[in-house]
Amino acid sequence: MEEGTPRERLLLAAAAVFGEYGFKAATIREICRRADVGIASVNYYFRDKEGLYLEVYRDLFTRALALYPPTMGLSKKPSAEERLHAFIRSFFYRLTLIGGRHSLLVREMLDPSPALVKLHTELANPLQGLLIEIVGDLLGDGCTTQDTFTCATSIIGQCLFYGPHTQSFRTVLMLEPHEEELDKIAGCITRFSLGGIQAMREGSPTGNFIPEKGSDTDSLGDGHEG
Amino acid sequence: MEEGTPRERLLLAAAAVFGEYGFKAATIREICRRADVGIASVNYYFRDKEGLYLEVYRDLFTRALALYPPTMGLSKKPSAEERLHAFIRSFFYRLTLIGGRHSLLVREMLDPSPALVKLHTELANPLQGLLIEIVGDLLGDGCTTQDTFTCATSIIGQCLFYGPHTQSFRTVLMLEPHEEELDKIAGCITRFSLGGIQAMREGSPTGNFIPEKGSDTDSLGDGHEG
DNA sequence: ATTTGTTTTAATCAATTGTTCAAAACGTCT
DNA sequence: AGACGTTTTGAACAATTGATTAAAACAAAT
Repeated sequence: MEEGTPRERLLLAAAAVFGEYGFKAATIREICRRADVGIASVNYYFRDKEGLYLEVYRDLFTRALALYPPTMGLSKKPSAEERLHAFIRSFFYRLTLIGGRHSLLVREMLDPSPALVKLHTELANPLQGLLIEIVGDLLGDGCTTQDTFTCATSIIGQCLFYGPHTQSFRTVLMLEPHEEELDKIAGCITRFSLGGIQAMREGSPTGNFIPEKGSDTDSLGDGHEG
Repeated sequence: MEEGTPRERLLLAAAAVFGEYGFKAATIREICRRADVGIASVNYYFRDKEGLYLEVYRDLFTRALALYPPTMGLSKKPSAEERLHAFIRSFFYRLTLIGGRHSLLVREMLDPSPALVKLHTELANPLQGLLIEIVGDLLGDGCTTQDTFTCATSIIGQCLFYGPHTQSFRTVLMLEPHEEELDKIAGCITRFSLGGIQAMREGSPTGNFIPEKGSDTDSLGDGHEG
């Protein structure tokens, strides 16, 4: 941890320490020790601990978005199914590969601080809009905005909490998931979601995000993505 | 928070505070304030903060197990499929309904402390043995113990991290999941797992817990549970 | 009522926390 | 070299933490 400007080193070290200990339990002294800077640097660059935290979050978010944009591996004239797959896959990559062993994002989901909820909403708004658009295309015209939001929420939920899944797999089984494993999971989520959308299109107006047990609507077709 | 013995009130308040703030960020002053007892009571009943933490965990674990045993809603001569369903459903109930808004179990998964890992292993050992037995019955005789453990791990993983899923659903959407919703999710996991076991029985010896994308082995049969 | 043992508390201690501040180190001009 | 603005630091401060201790409150038995 000796490369880059002090500011960059602070952001890097803070991402690691915040991810490991959480916001409250992480200490400025530990962060500054890892970044090899004086304690007062946090105040100079980021005003206080929360300022550093917010900037770390924004930094991780934007870097992850630049690395894995929602158009990841997408052709020029992609179908709605392909766009959904790319959205899920890129989202999944961002969630699992960024943030070190313990993801800052995942941790923040468990006890979000008000200031960060505001920042996250602001950052994630364009992404949510994109997903709403994709789901709307898949659902067709004869559906309510409520259905659209339900589907979108279900998709985001799946991605979000397959993240901690693999995270703890790493911890418990000491297993580092490779890209191909992430792709497999992303594929599963995509198929599942396409089936869910299909069911929502045909099915009852309940808005449940888990398909019925006895029904056959969850046997997802294979030829959707052509 | 004024009923029961001081010890019981402490356990109850501590479960809430630990669940909300995590071990490090939670303060014994806040716990004692909520339990309406003096600060020194923690030392008297549980020696120190970690002793209280361990006892809270043991208390929640055993109470949840008594409320939702792995034989939940099981007939006298259940099939292996039914036993798996009951195991998953009870496990899922324990994970989601115990622990207040923020589950202590879930939080502990993200950064486990050494002492609690030991306690949890000790408590969960019988459950793991039961699951291994069920999965062994479903896989049949011609399979390795490695396959058995892979399947069991996959099942536990699914249950564990559908938990945080619904947890954050509660937080984000301010939605309290009803029992029927939990049952739906548990049913999905059961079907998914039965299909995974079936695939593991027939398929390649890779041990991957996510089925291939292009294959048809994941179209789960409907008549398994008879 | 007095004694005895347990339960419960408020006051206190040492350690650690985030934050602040004045000074030192640094680079860049004249 | 000297002056000036920026960067960076270690020391100090007030607040909070977990833990300890001695005493108070309580219950039960003689």
